[in-house]
Amino acid sequence: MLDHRDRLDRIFQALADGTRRDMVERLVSGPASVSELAGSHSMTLQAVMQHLKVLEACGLVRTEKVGRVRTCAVQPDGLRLAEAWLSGRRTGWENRLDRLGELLEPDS
Amino acid sequence: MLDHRDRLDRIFQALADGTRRDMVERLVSGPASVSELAGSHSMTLQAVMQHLKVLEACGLVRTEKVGRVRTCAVQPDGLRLAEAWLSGRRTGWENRLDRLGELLEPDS
DNA sequence: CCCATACTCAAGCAATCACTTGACTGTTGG
DNA sequence: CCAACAGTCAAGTGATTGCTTGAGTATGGG
Repeated sequence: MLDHRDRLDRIFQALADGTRRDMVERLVSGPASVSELAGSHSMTLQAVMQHLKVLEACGLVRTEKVGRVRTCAVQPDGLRLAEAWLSGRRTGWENRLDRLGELLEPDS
Repeated sequence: MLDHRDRLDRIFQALADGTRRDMVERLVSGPASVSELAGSHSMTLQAVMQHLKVLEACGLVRTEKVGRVRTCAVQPDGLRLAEAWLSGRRTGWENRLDRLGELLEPDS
């Protein structure tokens, strides 16, 4: 199974590519087929499929094939997971700054 | 210079590695030297330095050398940038769900 | 002055990445 | 039925990653 750490690895890795970010950007505004996703990018359909596979493997996107068309949609919990990690670090940082502030100005 | 898109690429790429996430995790609780950062990880100092270089290149971490010790600290705007992208997508998704909800239940 | 400390530079290596080309499979409108 | 359409499998390639080993270069306490 995919533990939390490994999942974060894959999610951030997936988001580290502009093409893939474009794809999730497109998908937040509604589902799309593979060809639709490929349309906006100047690369082969196969390349787009490979990006899609990365997005699906880390759970950022869910896809389902009906007939001959595969429909893709965002699965938002992946985004939330990454966001949670970041906001956790940020608040850690802010708390530390607060403690420093109290040290410098103990009468607050 | 590093445009916004490229910066995001690098930041997410940097965060896509557990070792590097551990390093920023350590650094949010306060500055540390390279050796201190290396201490907790079972890899060579050189490897840690290379991770540090990645973190510095994307602006997640700032370092400064005084005497023979290089001190590292988090630079929080990088974290904020990544968090902003994620929350932007998430709210995009949520707004879409809201619109769908209104369609299904127009009297709300 | 000298040796341990704290990095730093460079090269090399196996694995992974982001593509490509080419050949194929299943689906569907006419 | 059959052609165009939507997607898939496989293999190859050049670049990048995450390490390693080995050999430096400053600094600074005693």
